[in-house]
Amino acid sequence: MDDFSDLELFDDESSQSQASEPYLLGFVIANIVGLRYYHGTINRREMVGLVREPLNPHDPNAIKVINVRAAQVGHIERSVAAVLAPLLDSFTISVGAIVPKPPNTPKPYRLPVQIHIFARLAASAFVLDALAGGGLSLISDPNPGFALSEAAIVQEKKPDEATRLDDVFAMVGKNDAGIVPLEPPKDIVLTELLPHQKEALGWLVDREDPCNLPPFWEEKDGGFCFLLTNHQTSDRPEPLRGGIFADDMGLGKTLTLLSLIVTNRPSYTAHGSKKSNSRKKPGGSRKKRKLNEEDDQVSGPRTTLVVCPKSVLSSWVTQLEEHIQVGALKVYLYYQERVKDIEELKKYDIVLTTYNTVASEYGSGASTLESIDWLRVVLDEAHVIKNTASKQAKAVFALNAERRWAVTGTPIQNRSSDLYSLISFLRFEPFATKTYWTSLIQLPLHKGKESGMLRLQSLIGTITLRRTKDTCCDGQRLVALPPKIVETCFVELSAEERECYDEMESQAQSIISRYIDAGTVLRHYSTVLYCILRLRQICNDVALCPSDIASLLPTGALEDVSNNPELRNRYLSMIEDGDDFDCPVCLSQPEKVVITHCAHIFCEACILKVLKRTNPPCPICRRQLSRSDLFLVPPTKTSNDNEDDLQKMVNFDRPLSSKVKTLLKLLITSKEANPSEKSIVFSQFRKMLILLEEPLKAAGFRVLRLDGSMSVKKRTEVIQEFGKNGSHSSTVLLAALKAAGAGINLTAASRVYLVDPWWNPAVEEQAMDRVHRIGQKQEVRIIRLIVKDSIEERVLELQERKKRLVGGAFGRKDPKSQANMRVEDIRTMMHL
DNA sequence: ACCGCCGGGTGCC
DNA sequence: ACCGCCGGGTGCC
Repeated sequence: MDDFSDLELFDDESSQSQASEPYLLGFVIANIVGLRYYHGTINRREMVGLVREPLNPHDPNAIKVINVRAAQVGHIERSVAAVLAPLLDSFTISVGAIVPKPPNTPKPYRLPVQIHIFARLAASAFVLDALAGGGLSLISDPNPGFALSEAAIVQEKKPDEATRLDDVFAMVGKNDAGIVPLEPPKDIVLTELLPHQKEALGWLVDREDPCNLPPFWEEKDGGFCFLLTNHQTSDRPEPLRGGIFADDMGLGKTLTLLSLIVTNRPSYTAHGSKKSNSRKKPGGSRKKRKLNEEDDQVSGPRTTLVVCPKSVLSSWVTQLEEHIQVGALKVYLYYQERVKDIEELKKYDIVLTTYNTVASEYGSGASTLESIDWLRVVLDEAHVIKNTASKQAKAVFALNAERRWAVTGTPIQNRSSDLYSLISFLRFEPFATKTYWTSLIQLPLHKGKESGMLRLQSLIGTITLRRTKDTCCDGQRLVALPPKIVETCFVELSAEERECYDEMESQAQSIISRYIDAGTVLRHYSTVLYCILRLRQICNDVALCPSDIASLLPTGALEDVSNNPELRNRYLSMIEDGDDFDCPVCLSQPEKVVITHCAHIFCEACILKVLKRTNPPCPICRRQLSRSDLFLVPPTKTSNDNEDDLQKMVNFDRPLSSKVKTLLKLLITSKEANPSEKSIVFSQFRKMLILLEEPLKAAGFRVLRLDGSMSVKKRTEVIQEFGKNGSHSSTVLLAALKAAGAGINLTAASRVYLVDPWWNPAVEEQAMDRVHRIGQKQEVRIIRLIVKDSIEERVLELQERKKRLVGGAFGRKDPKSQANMRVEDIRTMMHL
C-alpha cells in the first residue's frame, strides 16, 4: 500500500491550468452601508477589502467591507450581497473593490463602491447570467470587446508568469545589507554557528521587532499612508513580527531557529500565571529591546509552537539534543498522547507538533492549540499549506501568536498563489485579505504589469531571508561541500530472472496498450501502477512479486479490507472479542482470511468454491454473495507475520537475486578498501530492505534499518546509532527512500546505494542530500543499481526528461511539483 | 376601512 | 435620512 502513497493522479497544478486563470469581467456599483456603525476610515479612490461573513446572524449572505488596516468600514448592501455571496462561496468569482468618491464630512450613511468581478473564462457566461438575474448591471470597459480580449492577453502572458516569478527573490538579500550577525548565548546553544547562520540569527531577531514601517507605508504629515491604496491614518501600523525563512535545504535552518528561540526568550515572572493583557499597542515600544533584558513586569507568553510534518519531528528532537544545553529549554512533544491542560502547556519553551495534529483539533470547538496565545508559531516546511482551503492550512491560520514564521526550503512553486498562503498565515495585512491580494498583486501580475512584480518583490524582499548553497558570504560560497559523484552500475539478470521478467512485461504491455488504445489509462491508473510496480519489484528480486500478474489485477484479486474501514473495524473488534475463528466450511483455521459484506469469515479458498455455484448464498446467513462482497484480510500489521513470511522467503535456500548479489559485491569491495566507511542503501520497497538484511549480516556487515513504519522515537534512535563510530558500530543503513524525509542528517555515511530508481528525480535528490549536506567531510559516492534492458532503464530516461523540463530556478528541488506520472510517462516506461 | 392618506418613528448586515 | 419603509391612527364635505 505504501508504495502508492505518492502516486496521485493529478496534482493541483493541472486543475488550475493556465487557461483558467481569472480575468476581469467588469464591475458593478453597489453601496457600502452601515458606515455609522464602524470606525474603519476610508479615503478617496481607496481600495477596500470584501470579506464574506457567513455567520452573520442577520444575513447569511453578509459581506463586510474592511480597509487596509483590517478595520471594518461597513457592509455591502443586502440585495447585492445576496447575488455575490453564492458566487464567492463557490469560488466562481473573486472580487476586488474600490471607493471612487471621497466620503463627505460629516460621515455619510452609505458610500458607493465599485466591485470588480473576476472569473475564469469558462465560468464567465454563468456569472453574467447570475449577475443579470440578480438585477446587477455589469459595467465593462467602454471598449465592448474588452473582456474577451483581456482574457486572451491573460492567457498569452500566463505561461511566463513562472519565469517572471523567478525574479521574486531577486530582491531578497538586497535589503539585508544592514544585517548584523548575532551570536546566541553560548552556554545554551552549544554548537558554534557558521557565519551565515549568525547572519540569519541577526536577521530573525531583527524581524521579530522591526523598527521600520511595513512595506508600502510612509510617514506623512505626522500621519501614516499606505501608498498602494492611498489609505491615511494617524495610527502607526502594526509591524509584522516574523516572516519567511527560506534558506536552501542543508543550510541549518533548524539550528538557527533554535538559536532564535533561545536568544529572544522573554523573561518571565516566576510562573507567569497572571494573564497579560498588555498586547503591544501600536506606536508603543518602538525602541529595540535589549537582549535578555531584565524586566519583571513582562509575563506574556513564553511558548513557541513548532508545527512540522511528521517526518521532520525526529530531526527537531535530534537537533535539540545535539545543540542545546540539556534542560535549558523545556520541550513538549504534542503528538499522539498529549496534555490538554492549557496552563501546563504554557510552561514549556517549545511545543512541538505536526500539521495533522493541529488539523485534527481544528474546528472541534475544543482545540487546545487554538486556545493558547503563543509567543511564536513556527511552520516548518511551510509549503505544505500552499492550498489555503486544506484543513491543515485553515487550522494553522487559526493559531494565535505574537510572532509568526513560515520556514521552507522551497518557498515558491512557480505560482504566486503559493505565496499567498504564506502571507495569509503571517497575517500580513492587507495582503492577507484575499481581495487585496487579488487586486494589488495577483491581477497586475497576471496582466503582465510591472507593478505586480515590483510589489511582490518588494514585499517578499522585506520579509524573507533566502540564501542558497551558492550564495556568497564574504566572497566564499556559503557551504563548501566535498564533491558528490553519481555513477550507475548496470545489473544483468540471470537467465531465470530474465524469463520471468520478460513474461511479466509482455503481459503488462498487452494490458496497458489495450487501455491506451481505448483511451482509458487514467481510469485504470491503479492497475497500470500495479503492473509497473510488479516489474520494478522483479528487477530487485523475484521474491518481492507473486508470479502470476493476472492474479494481481483488481478484476482477479479480492479487494483488500483496508479499503472498507467499517468492515475492517468490525473484523478487528471480532478478534478482540475472541470470537471463534475457524472457517465454517472446512472447520479449520483459515490460511487466507476473507470477510464478507455480511461480516462472516471464511478461508479464501472455501468461499471462492461456494461462489462458483449459481446465485451463491452466504453459508451462514444465506444472503446472496458476489465477488465484490468479499474482502481479503491481510495478516495483522502489528504481528510479525509479515516479516516471518519474508524471513522464510529469505531462508528458503533460494539463490540471491542478481541485484542483491551485485549490491553485496559492491559493499564487500568497498569494505575491503575502507572497513570503517559507512554506506546507506536506499530502496522504495520496505520488503527489499528486509530481504537484504540477512544476506548482509551473513556477509559480516553490521546493519541498521530505517523505514516509514517506525515510530518517530525509533527513527531518531536508529539515526543516532548509525552516527556512532567504533569497531562495533554499524556500517550499513538500510533506509526507505521516503523515510529519509527533509531534515534528517545522514552525513555519517559517504556512500549511497540507490537500489531502485524513482521516476521523480527530486525524490532521489532529496535522499542524496541527506548525506551530501553541511557536516559532510568526505567525498560522497552515489551508486545507482539499474537492471539492463528493463523498466528501470526507462525510468532513468524519464528522469532525464523531467530534469530537462524543470531546468528553471524554482520548484526544482520540490519533489511534489513533479510527483505524478502522466500517460506519456507510462508509454515511455512500458516501452509502448 | 379587507381601503387610502397622514405623519411619527426609524434606519447595515 | 432634505430619503424610503414600516405600521398605527384615522376616516365625507
